[in-house]
Amino acid sequence: MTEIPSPPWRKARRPSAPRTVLSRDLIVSTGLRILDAEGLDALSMRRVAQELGTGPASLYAHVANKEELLDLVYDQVLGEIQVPEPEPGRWLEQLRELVLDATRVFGAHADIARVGLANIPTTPNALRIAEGQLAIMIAGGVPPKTASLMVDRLGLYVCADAFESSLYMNRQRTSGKDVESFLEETFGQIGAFYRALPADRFPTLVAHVDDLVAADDRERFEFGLDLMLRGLASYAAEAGPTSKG
Amino acid sequence: MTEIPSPPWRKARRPSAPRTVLSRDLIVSTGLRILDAEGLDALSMRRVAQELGTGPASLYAHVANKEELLDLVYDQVLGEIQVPEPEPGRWLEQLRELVLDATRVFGAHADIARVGLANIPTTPNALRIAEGQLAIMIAGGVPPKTASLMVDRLGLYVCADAFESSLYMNRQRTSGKDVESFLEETFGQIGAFYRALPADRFPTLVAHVDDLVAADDRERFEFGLDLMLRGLASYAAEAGPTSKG
DNA sequence: TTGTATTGGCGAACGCTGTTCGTGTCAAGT
DNA sequence: ACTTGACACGAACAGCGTTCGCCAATACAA
Repeated sequence: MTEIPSPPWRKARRPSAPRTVLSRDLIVSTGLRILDAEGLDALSMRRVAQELGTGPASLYAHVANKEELLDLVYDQVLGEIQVPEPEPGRWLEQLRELVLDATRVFGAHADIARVGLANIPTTPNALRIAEGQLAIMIAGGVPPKTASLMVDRLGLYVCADAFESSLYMNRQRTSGKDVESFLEETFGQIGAFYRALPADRFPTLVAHVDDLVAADDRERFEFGLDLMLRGLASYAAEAGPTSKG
Repeated sequence: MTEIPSPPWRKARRPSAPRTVLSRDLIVSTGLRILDAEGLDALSMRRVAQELGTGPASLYAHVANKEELLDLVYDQVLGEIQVPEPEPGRWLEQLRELVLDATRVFGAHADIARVGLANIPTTPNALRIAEGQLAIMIAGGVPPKTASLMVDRLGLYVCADAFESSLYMNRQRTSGKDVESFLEETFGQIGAFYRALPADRFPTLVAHVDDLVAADDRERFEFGLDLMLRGLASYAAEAGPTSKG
C-alpha cells in the first residue's frame, strides 16, 4: 500500500533515531536530570521513558528494575564527591572536609539521599569514598576497628541529614514560595506552635522555644558532625595519644 | 415494597455490625497490627479496609489521608517509649537509657522508623519525648542551645539507625530464612565481596575487612550513640564544669 | 410520631505506579 | 542470502491513593 508521507510536524519527534539510541548511561543521566529538576517522586520508569520518547518497557533491556536504576543514579551522584589524599597530621580536618563535601553534593541533588539511606554501599563510588575515609583515619592513628565503625556511622549521618533537608526542600518547592519567605514562615509557624503548648505539660519546651527554633539546617548539621568528631577524637586519644587532632 | 429476607449465607458477612463499627482508633490499631505483621509496604489503605471488612473509601471519613494515618500509627508507637523523671546527677545515663528504650520500641515495630524520619515532630508523644530529653539535659547543666540541638540530632540518629535496621529485617523476612543463618550468610557474602576487591584501588578496605564486617547492629548503634554523648559531654564541660557525667 | 438534615459507609472509577509478555524489527554473523 | 539474537515497545496486569456520588441510618426538630 502507498506509504502516507509523514507530516512535517511529526518529523521532530524522533528525527534520526532509527534504533539503539537507548543505553544504560543515557537512561541513568536522564534519570538524574529528572531527579534534579522534579525530585525523586517524579522519577518513575514512565517518566524516564517519556523523556526518551519511548515506553517504559524499553528501559528494562538496559536496567534490571527501578531499584537498579536508582542505585546507578546514586553512584553517579557519589562520583561528584572529592576524596583527598591522606595527610596524617590533618586527619580530623580532612575527614571533616570530606563529609562537608558530601553534604554539598547531596544538597545539590535534592532528595537522592533517600536512595542512599536504603543502600548497602557496594557501588564503585561508595567504595571509593569508604576507602578514602578509612585511609584518612588510619593514617591519623585511629584504631582500625574504631575507624571502621566511624565510616559506617558517618555515612548514615550524612544520608539521614540530607534526607531530612530534602523534605524541607520539597515542601518549599511544593509551596511555590521562594526559599527565604518559606523558611521564615515555616519557622514562625513552628515557633508559634511551641509557644502555644500547655506549659504545665511541656514546661521545658515552652521555656526554650527560641533555642529550639533558632538553628538553621547548616548549624544543626555541623553541630551533629562535631559531636561525632569530638567523640572520635576522644576514642583516638584513649587508644594511643600519638595522633594530633 | 416487601423486604426480601437476607439469605442465610449472607448473614456471616457483617454479623452484628449495623453501623459505626469504624473509628479512628480502630483504624489506627489495625494499621499498627498490619505494620507489625507484614511491614510498612503492606500497610495500604486497601489492606486496612480489607482487614476491617470494608472498602478503602470508608476510611476517609475518619482519617484525612494515608499520611495522617501513618502519623497516628507513629505516635501510637512513640507512646510506648518511657521517659524518666530528671535526676540531675545521672543526666548522661538517663539520656542514654531514654535513647536505648526508643530503639527498643522502634525495633519491636519493624519499619515504622521510615515514618519517623519523614516527620516534623509535633504529635503528642513526640513532644512528650522531646520535653523529657530537654528536661534531663537542662537539669544536668547542659546549655539550653546545646541541649536543643542535641534533641534534634538524637532523634534523627535514632530514626536513621532504626530505619537501616529495618531494611535488613525486611530482607531477612523476605528471604524466608531464620535470623541467625540469614545474618551469617549476609555477612559472609559482604566479607567475601570486600575481600575480592582489587587491592590496588582499595588497599585500606581489603586490609581491614575483618574490622569492617565484624560489628553487629547493636554494637554499631551504641558506638554512634556514645560518639555523640562523649561529644555532648565535652560541650557541657566547656560551658561550665558544674555538671558531672 | 413524623419529617428532615447530617453523617458515615461504600461501590465504582480515575490516574498513577512497577513490571511482564508477546510481537515486531533491525543489525550483525555465518 | 539467511538465520539468529538482541533490542524496541504497545498492551496489559495488579496494585496504589484518592474522589465522587449514592444509599442508609441516625439525630434532631416539630
